Amino acid sequence: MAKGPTVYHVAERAGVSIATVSFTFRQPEKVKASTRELVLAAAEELGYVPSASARGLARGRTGALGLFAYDYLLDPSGGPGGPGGPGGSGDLSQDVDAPGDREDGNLRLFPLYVDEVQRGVELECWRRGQALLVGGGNPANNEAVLSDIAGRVDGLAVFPRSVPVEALARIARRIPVVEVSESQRNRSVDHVTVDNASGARAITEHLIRVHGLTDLLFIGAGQSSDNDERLEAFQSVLKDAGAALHEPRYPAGSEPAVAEIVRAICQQGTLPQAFVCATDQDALVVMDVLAEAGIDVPKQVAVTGFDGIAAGRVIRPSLTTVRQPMERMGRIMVELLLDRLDHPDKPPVELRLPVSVVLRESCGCSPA
Amino acid sequence: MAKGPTVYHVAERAGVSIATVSFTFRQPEKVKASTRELVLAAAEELGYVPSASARGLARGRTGALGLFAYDYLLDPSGGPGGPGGPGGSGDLSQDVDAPGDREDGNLRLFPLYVDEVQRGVELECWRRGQALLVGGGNPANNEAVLSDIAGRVDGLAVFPRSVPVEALARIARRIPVVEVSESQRNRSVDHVTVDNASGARAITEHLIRVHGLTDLLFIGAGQSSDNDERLEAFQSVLKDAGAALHEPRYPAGSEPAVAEIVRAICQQGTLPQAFVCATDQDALVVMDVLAEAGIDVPKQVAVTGFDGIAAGRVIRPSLTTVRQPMERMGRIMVELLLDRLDHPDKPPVELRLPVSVVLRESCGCSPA
DNA sequence: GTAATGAATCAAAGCGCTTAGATATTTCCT
DNA sequence: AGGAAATATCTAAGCGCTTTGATTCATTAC
Repeated sequence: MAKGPTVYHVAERAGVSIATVSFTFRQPEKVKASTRELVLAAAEELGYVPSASARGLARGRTGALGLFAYDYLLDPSGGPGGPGGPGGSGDLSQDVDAPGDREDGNLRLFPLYVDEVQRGVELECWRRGQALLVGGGNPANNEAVLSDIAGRVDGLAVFPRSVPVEALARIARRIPVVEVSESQRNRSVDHVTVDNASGARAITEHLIRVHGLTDLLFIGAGQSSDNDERLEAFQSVLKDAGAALHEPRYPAGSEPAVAEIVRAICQQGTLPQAFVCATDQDALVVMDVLAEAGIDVPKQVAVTGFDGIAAGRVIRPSLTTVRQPMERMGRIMVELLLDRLDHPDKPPVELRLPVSVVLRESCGCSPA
Repeated sequence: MAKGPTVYHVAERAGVSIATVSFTFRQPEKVKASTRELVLAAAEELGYVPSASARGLARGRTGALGLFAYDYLLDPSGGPGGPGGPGGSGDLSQDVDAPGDREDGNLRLFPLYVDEVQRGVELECWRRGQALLVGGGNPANNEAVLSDIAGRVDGLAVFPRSVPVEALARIARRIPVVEVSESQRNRSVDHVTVDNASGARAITEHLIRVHGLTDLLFIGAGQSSDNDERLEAFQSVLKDAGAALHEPRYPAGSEPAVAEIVRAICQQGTLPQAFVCATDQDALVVMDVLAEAGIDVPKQVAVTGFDGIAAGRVIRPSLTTVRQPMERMGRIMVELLLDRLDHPDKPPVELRLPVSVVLRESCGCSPA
């Protein structure tokens, strides 16, 4: 395994200069066909694989993009707590896993929001022949990891709240960065977001107009600017709907607290007519708690989410929500990054994508 | 965005040599504390981010591992075809997505086998401070992509049947490679597999002994050596069980054909007592077809899978299966790769991990 | 036949970093 | 105080590739 062959070896073997070898791979049309054959043959025989490090150094570009995915397992926000009981646990169950392969609870049963966006990033990178580096934190050494990634790629995609602002700014000084949402936080980098306001407005109006509900409770504000925008739209709809409505209530519940909040409401018996949740994940938690409490959705209370993650389709009752074009967002991030590489001085972009309401069972729409 | 600062800039600013700058980052203990501060301050001010290309070139190691994930969307094998109808499609449904954000059918509703292994790889890489490059094919230019990745990393993890043997061999000449399963195919690289035989044996015996079934049909052979091993164990159990059993039937159905096979069986009315499937994905397809045909699982026929993917927990009836420690396998792949880097000449390893039977509803075990 | 033109190839200068080995500085003894 | 030993820093030689500008070779035109 003696340190693979290099251009020099190939060049020697083919009886040409290293420049010709390089050209053969990077600009084949500049090399006479016969020579090209020669070189390729030599390369093949030697098992030559060009070193990306050397290329990157010489060219000043690595040809890779980066994705910083913070580690959800270490994320305190808890999971969807979806359906699917623990499976058959009768006395026959040998459901004992090999040690060290824990179950993750229900957390990772379904791909989450970020997973779906990430998939878009992956697909687009592959389509464009870009390598993709996915980095994860490790909240501890986030900074170090981030800097490491930044040093390896031509551009970086980051998820909301996964990177401290200063760190982001630092990276952005060196390579293009595109962030999902949070457009207020750092105006110097590109952003891709969705039209939170329209989505929240549409779904809220649906509950009011179609289902005639008047006592709506917003769950899950305060976590991100996305959530805030959704809440704001929600409030404005309530206001517009006028006096007919009950006093709106919207606890700015942080995620871990969502279950607690709903549990408390159940106990007090002060159930609203609908829980309008800031995210699907919140909604799943809410539905879970309601199920625990023996409260029927949507008969006793409606629940809506926001995002359109897979779990919402599968869970029963299925979740009425606002779908974001997640994969598309990922693809666009890649596009923006690549674009920015060619036009470093264009002013920062903020793309807002449209969303669509998806009516399912949890609001009372579908044949339950 | 004038090409970020380099060691030279930092060195100048801090009034030291570039060597000292390098040491400050790579071997801080070799640098006097006061100097270190100086350098770090300079770096900070300048927004210095070390170039991984240069480092990789100088060190002969990139510090990244690679994962070659073939592109499932382009994979003809079809998806789980899980539960979860199309959602509320009443006349109110505005379920129209932004163009370009197709739904993928049910294909990606749940993380699949490879996803879960991949997650293990990711987690372990992050834990160990390794960067992870995920490459996708694009069946068209697989070779090119693969070679590109190979040039960027210190080691490569590949999934079964995603890379042609010759290509694999070529890569393996240059960097360590570890493959999931398929240990017969290329004996020169490391492998991690599970104990397919035990798993298949255990689940088959369960059906026979506990549920008293005698007419078992194996579905989904011939796709991989994993499947073959499972089939073999299945057959051997049938044989051992002796004369009491019906003639076993095991069409070597290729994946796309599974649905067809089962459909045909339903129409002919020649239902076995159980479908023993080579993979969970096969089993999901089978259950889907059975549901279509109005056949009750497990009352009329039992179904079992193999793998332990998430969908099997969520689907109704939940799927009895053999669980592989998928995340663990991913982690181990990373371990093997890193290990191999230090010991290039150790003989190839083949790790077989234990599996565990997970009894759920589809075999008739749980409270349906 | 030769000058002019274009095509194919090459020589050589980096790209930004790491790391021996050389050199300078400090510390510790006697 | 003087010198050996230990520390800290520096000098310089690459790592394997890309790419510019120079050189060589093959054509074409007169």
